[in-house]
Amino acid sequence: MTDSAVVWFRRDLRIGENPAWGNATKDADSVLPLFVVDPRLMAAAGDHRRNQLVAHLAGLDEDLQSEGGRLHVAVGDPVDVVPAVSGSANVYWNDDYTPYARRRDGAVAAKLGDRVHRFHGNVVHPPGTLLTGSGAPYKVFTPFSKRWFSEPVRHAPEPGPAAVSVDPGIGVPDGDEPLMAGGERAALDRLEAFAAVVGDYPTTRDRPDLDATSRLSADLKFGTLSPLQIMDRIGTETDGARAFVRQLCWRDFYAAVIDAFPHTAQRAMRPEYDGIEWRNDDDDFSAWCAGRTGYPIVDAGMRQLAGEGWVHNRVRMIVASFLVKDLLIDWRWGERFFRRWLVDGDVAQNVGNWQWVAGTGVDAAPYFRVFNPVTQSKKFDPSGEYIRRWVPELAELGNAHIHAPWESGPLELAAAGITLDDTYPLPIVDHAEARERCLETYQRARGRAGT
DNA sequence: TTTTGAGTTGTTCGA
DNA sequence: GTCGAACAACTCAAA
Repeated sequence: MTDSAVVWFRRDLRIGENPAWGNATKDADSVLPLFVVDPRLMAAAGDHRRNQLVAHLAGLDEDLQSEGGRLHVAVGDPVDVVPAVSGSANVYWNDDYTPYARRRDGAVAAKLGDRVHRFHGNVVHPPGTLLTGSGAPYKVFTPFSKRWFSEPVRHAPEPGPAAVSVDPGIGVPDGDEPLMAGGERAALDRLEAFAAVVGDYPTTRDRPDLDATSRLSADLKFGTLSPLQIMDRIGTETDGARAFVRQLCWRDFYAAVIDAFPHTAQRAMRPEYDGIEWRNDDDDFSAWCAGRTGYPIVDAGMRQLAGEGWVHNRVRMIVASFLVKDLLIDWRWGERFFRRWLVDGDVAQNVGNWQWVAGTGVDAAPYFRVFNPVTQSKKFDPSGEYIRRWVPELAELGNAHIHAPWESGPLELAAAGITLDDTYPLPIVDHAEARERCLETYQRARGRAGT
């Protein structure tokens, strides 16, 4: 026990229930907590995520100070920085499973040799541990979930007595106000708040006008909470708890899928769907990005993305279906845009869910399932409150008209102070026509693959 | 090896 | 207004 260790924090910015931290502080006499600002990842992150990251780093640094140490922050390519900073120390980290992370970690591990100690701290059941009877990775969610719920879990050990280094490196960079308060304790507060209302989750989860979801996606992205901590707190006793924990299972499913099928980060799971003749119209894409499609629920969602970096899950599906199916724009364009701007932007989850909506992925939605943005809006934002919050120019329209302003009469529009095609856009596509166009396009791709 | 049952989140149409 | 069927066959996972 004269060893020193480095814990390389990446997306596990917490001390509690952290296998790399728990093991390093048990094994070694002294521990250097390291975070490497990777310019490649920072270049792909929008302001929302960058600010959230900085806030979480500051929170972690604060928690380490109460342990008598500091978070050592360095900048550069981790493949160079981690071996340089660690010297001859052992290096501990929790794995990530995207193609980029695996390449990077493989290169670092190759340089460090047997000084590397890798753990799994960001999923409940690590990729590769749940396999079908024939030893293959699952491609269907339901049988995966049955295994997932029945399999015992492994917790991280409690932290040991190692001394924590006080060298802060360059220190935590400055950032603007984050969407969520930074650090592990703030995340635990969010978990407590959600635990109090999880019983309502099955009935309220689809309502973007209510604040009924956990809002823990960014904590899972950055690891200020581990999924095990969440599962332990929420439990699986009630219907609401099970419905929510099932979402953690989806998260593990998509982590396992991108680990087993890394090509899905770039291409469709099913090769025939790489042959879809996307329209990829730049003007349509710009209108979608800017929240000016003329469909209020779509525009509200895209403006929430720009404003907060977070969007309600139901609305993510609606805007994604609209981009891919109504506008026939390549799901990768949407995936890239989401990944940049989402505070919880996570390659495995983002790719998995975009491929689900596009019908191109593992266990995806059938291609002929095309969300109707007006029907969805009426069903899940019944009073139009969510739309009014994010599309204020429509705020004066009544419930009967706010979901489809172009169907309103001139009197209602005038009374609400709206001039279509001026103060608010006309729909950039007719949904019924777009739906037909989508079905034909997908059928052509399938037909070509079959012959 | 073959068979069998099952498959996140919808929409539209016609009776 | 309500309800069931069609959408389209296909792949997966387990028995």
